[in-house]
Amino acid sequence: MLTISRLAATAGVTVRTVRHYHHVGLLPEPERDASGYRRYGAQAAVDLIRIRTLADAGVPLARIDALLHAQPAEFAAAVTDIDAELQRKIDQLTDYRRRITELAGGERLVLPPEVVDILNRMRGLGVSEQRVRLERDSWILMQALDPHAMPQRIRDKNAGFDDPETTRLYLACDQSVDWDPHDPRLDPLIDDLDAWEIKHERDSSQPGLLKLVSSQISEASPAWQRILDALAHRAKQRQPSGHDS
Amino acid sequence: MLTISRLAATAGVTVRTVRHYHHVGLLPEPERDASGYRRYGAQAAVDLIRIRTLADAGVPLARIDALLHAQPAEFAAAVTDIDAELQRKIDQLTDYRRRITELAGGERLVLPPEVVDILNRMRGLGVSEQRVRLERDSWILMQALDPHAMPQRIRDKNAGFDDPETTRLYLACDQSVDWDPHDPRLDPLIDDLDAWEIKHERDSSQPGLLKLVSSQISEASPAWQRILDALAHRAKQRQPSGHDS
DNA sequence: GGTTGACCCTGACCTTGCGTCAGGGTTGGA
DNA sequence: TCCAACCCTGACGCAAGGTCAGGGTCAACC
Repeated sequence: MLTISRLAATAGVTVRTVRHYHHVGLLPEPERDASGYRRYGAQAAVDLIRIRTLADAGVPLARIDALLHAQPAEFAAAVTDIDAELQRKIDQLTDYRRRITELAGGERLVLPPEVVDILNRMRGLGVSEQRVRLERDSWILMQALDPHAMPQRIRDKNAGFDDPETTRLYLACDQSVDWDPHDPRLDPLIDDLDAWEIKHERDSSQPGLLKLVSSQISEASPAWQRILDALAHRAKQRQPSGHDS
Repeated sequence: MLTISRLAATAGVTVRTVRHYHHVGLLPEPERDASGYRRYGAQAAVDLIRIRTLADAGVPLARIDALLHAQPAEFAAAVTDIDAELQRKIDQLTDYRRRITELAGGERLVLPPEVVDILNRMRGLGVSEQRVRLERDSWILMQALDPHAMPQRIRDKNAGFDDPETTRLYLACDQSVDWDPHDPRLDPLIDDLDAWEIKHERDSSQPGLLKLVSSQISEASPAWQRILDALAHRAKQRQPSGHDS
């Protein structure tokens, strides 16, 4: 007859595991010898290895208990289930492997590929990494707050980069990030941006969102703060009848 | 800015999970608004998705914390590690799948294939399933108690089944399992077995183990109990000089 | 016959990664 | 004004064992 540690070794588990199975009623308690030690027969080894085979496959102990007392037909059905579940897990792990290798480049995980393309386009135009990160963050917030509007925004943004004047202004803004708010170079830039806004004023689509993104931007740079303030002031002067909500 | 539930939805986790990550210090606590609600920026979404990417791949949260603050070089090394670990898990799951499908036939999991062959050879000879199970149990106990001796035993057993007389006796014993201990057919069988033992007495290799297996057998059948007693008695009569240990 | 080291026993708390109340406050739309 | 749908903290629960603590046994060796 077997001691508990020999039984455990036979099945490749710890002694504690065997006792745990007794505790939860999965493996019946065997006879004890004169000094209270558990003594196991061969059937216990068979049972234990069957239990481990199922447990290793991820079947919860509670379900194993039921399975071992099931009819062959149900058992076979359950085994088919378990097998399918294993295959699903394998597929998932394979997917995790793919994603893990993408961890180095952060945004690929978070954003749809079209947006990643836009960010790379910006990098290609010479936009600073700091600005690209701000842009990335805006996209993330937009996606979280209004995923529905993403395709339109993607089209708009690409259209902007297809237009040389828009692109020029974009790059000029980018360069101004570290300027002093009183830098004289800001004045012509503000003029150009104001003109651009008048020209494109049709698409002031989501003022709430725009404010959100703006707050991000102004936090990052006093010069940009001044640009935004100046533009807001000029826009207000153009439409003095409006009341603010 | 994002509320906790929007952040959670963006990363595909529950609100509770986000709070848990705050609790363990994995994700920094963000600013609160006037009513004490947490308010998140885009960086939190990036961080959370990076965390989930690692966590989904099975990296413990404690290790993720260290990884996120690691240098790119160590990070890359760790990612390679994790990837290898994932591959290992995939292989293991594949193996579990194979084993699961073998659960129907019990002994294949527990015993080496040579022994399974022997058991099948017995079934082929017409040995009862009850006797096959006893034999199987003996093999399991032998393997647990003295795995070293298995190859020799396997050879011996196969040699036995290569000998027609041994095989005949084996089958005769098998048939006698349900007989009454006083059945007259037992007497010639005992004679034959005694003769066989004299002829093969060289290989009384492991008396301890033999006794163990015998106890299994005699528990199962009074007729076999009588056979064993009779054989022991005759063996003793042949060697009256021996003292019992 | 005493000591040593490897076993065995029970009982109880620790771990991971959250789920799930309980008991309350906030917000926004009808 | 009310309701649903949020948000907050705090605390206990779960699987599947790990890991002491505190003790008894067994076998071998000196």
